[in-house]
Amino acid sequence: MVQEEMRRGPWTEQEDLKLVYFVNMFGDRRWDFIAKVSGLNRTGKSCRLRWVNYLHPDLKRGKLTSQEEHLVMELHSKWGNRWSRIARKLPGRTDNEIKNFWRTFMRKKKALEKKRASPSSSSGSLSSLSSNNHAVDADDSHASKEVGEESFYDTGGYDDIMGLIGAGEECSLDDIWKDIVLSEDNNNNNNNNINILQQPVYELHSEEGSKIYSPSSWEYNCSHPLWVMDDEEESNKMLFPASSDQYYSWYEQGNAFLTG
DNA sequence: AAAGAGCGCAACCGCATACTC
DNA sequence: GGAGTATGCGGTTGCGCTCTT
Repeated sequence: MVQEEMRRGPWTEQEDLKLVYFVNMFGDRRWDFIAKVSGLNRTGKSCRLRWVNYLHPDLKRGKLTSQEEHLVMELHSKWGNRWSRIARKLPGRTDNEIKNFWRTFMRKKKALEKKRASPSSSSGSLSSLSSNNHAVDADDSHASKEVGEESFYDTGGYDDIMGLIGAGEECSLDDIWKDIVLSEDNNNNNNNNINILQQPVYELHSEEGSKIYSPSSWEYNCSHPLWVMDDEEESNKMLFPASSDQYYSWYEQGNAFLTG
């Protein structure tokens, strides 16, 4: 039997709308079913991913806040690359988003360290970090990797941060962060970074129920409206995008599938 | 102004685990 | 309890936008 080729690549607005419609209709569980019934010609997996990472109404938009970034680093030092677990502690953020943030963070950290490592450079907390035999991009298990042969596995962050925190080193998580922020400040005098240097107070509850910490001034609101956008018009388009005719035809489509 | 490099992000892949029959 | 299927997770890739030279 010749199986029709599944659509791949970026989602169109129409596909998004359709998916949202059918998820609202059938719930966000039976992805293969939704994929079929919607006629999206995508795999259930792809539908789920799109929903979870982009269309879910509780998702926050935009960059991670400084509090969230601190939290990610703290949790990563505790749990390593358990992205979904970390994401659960950051309402409205996805594992994918956090993964991407961490990758970017490590990339910057590495670049900074490289810069510092050059003969002309002098002091800095990151240099002390590497001089402590905790190379950022080549922890013990990946030490054979060439510099520049970057792998996402080579986060190094876990060992470094754990080691430093555990050993009560002078170089704290904040120092690393400050280093990066300051270096960015040097490049572009961006005032947005000012608050990043202010350490938030956290108070959080772990999955096991024990208290870890969480941001005291957490701004997240679970009743956040769907797709908060700068552009109100754009937002409305997403909320009420299709004509009622369009919805009706999807409704028919779903019904037809169910009734055969 | 154009080309190349770097970066951010969305999406895919493969494997592991959970669920259903 | 085992097989088949669905879902979840972590790692990786590719594309488009922005920045730099």
